[in-house]
Amino acid sequence: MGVTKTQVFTDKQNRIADLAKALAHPARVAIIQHLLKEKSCVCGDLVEVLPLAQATVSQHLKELKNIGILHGEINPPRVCYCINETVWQEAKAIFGEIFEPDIEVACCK
Amino acid sequence: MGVTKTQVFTDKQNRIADLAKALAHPARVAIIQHLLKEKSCVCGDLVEVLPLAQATVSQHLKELKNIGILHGEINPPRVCYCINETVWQEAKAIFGEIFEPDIEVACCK
DNA sequence: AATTCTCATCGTATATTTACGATTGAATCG
DNA sequence: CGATTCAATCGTAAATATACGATGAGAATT
Repeated sequence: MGVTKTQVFTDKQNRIADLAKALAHPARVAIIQHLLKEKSCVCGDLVEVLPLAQATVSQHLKELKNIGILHGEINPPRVCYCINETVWQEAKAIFGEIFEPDIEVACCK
Repeated sequence: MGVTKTQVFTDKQNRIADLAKALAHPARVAIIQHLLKEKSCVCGDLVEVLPLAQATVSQHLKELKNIGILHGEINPPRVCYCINETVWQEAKAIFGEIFEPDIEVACCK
């Protein structure tokens, strides 16, 4: 998408954007929902649940790992993905903060 | 970015993804933060605050309008952007729902 | 009527995303 | 060891996102 000018924004704004990106694709939403709900977090199970190719799922998992929301544990011959509780709480706090304030509707009057 | 296969996901998953996209760019985060904090919601003010060209800001505003988070009122010779309270509450509820449950750490043990 | 002001849109260059088949790597199983 | 299984990575095609200059549209001002 062209280069986002991350340098001109605050670290926090960039972090919010990154965390939001984790949820900015329905497949990643589905992955996260699955991990929150099911006990199983094996990659192969996700591939079965999602109507996407294995390579695609793996790519989404990689992205979620990069953002930090997930981490994977090798559990031969499988790989097990878990939600990173620390980052999850960070996201929870950040989004909570954004949506906290009551809206000033005192605009454009 | 290549075609997202929206058809194979639920409406809710797609809606979550769309709402997350609103926050998935630091410029849009900055816009929303500004509108939440400041009383001014005039487009021109946003252009001054953001270190981006006017055309770029307008593009981000358009995207936020498409998602529904903002709506603009023409107030000649200016245009005034406001947060759409209904959609904002929808987003608040949706993100609240996602982050609500305590995490099952009982994974990969 | 001409100028000015504000904002949207067009056109475009470039980078990134999404998706998938094919291949590779690592580890277990026969 | 050879075969199989699981998952990451490579390579690639196509769509989309980001950013900006330039232009256009609409209204108010001169």
